Parts: sequence; C-alpha cells; structure tokens
Amino acid sequence: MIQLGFDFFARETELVARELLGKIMEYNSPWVKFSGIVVEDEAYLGVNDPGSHSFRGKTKRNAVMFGPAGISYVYLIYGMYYCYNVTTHREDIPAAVLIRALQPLEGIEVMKKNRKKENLKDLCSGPGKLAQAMGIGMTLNGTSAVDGPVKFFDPDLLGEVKIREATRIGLTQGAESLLRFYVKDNVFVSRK
DNA sequence: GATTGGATCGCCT
DNA sequence: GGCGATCCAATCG
Repeated sequence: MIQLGFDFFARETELVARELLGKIMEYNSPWVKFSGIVVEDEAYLGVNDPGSHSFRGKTKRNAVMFGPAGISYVYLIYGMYYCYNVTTHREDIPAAVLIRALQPLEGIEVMKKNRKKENLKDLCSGPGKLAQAMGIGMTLNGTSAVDGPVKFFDPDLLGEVKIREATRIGLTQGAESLLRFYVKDNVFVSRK
C-alpha cells in the first residue's frame, strides 16, 4: 500500500479533497493504532473563501493553514469537539481539507469505548465524532501528516469510489459552494 | 476587559 | 427539523 507524500497534498485543494476519498487515514496514538477509509471531506480554500478560517487573515488559531501542505490542522469547535484537517496547496495559500467521516477499520474496540457507542455507524460519521473516537486533540496540531503520527495511504480501490459533491455543512458564509465531497451510497457518511 | 458567534453533536418531537 | 450544551478565539474598545 502506497503512502501519500507531500506532493499529494501540495496541489489544488479541491482536487486533494476529491482524491482523498477512498484513501486510508491512519493515526498511531501512543497506545492504539486507528485507521479508516475517508468517505467524506470538505475543501476550505484560501483568503478568497468566506467559509474558510483563513478568510480573515492569519491568526494564532489558523497559523498552521498558512504553512506548508501535508500538516495536520486541528481546532476546537463549539467548545466541545475537535475537527481534524490536513493542509494543502502552496505555502502562500492557506487552505486545508476537513476530514468529515471515516469508515472504521482498525482500533474499533477503543473507538466504541471513546464514543460510548456500539454501532459502527456512530463512531466516525462526523468530524467531531471521528476526533472523539480516535482521541484526537490539539497535540496533533502542526504535526506532519506524512511522517508524523497521522499518515494517509492509497489502498488502490480502483473504480469503486463514486464521488458526489454537495454544499458544506454548518457555514453561515460561503455556504453555497459545492465543496463537500462524499462516497456515493456509503453508509458511514455523516449527511447525504 | 467585554462581547459575540462558531467547519458539532445528541436528544427531543 | 429544532434546540441547548459549552468555551475559546477573534474582534472591538
């Protein structure tokens, strides 16, 4: 299985978001190895995208988006949940892809414990859920998604990944753009 | 120093 | 489909 390198992430954000579907996200926590198939994500573009954290310029929170591609960007949302992103594009273009849902593969028993849920569909079907399931927090922010605790792999699913596009979830600005992507007919997607 | 609102989830109907 | 929980960060003064 081929690992995705810097070159994969250092491309146009929308393309990276589309191609990440069907790839495997792996998180080697200190105690457990987690993995799952990326089945839903969203593209957040640079300073011209009103829905992106980077729209209003560089701040302490979004600083990672302004760095190189292939870096994990984690932030706290609504005071209760973490969201995991990976940075994309060029160093001078602050963009990232939000991982919204995974089809769980490894570490499932610990995911169930962390989520207090037994149904596989309740473990990683949403950005806050998958972070909670794998114990992702701010310690991952700024770490490499190429040679750090998080890695992505290409399982070579060939033509099995049919992509659908839709509007991004939860935005008040830039809500109309079709920048959310998910695997058609996959039951682990958070919203159709 | 105070205010405001958010890339969510779970429980309710 | 609607709403409350909950708190940090950004913005403004």
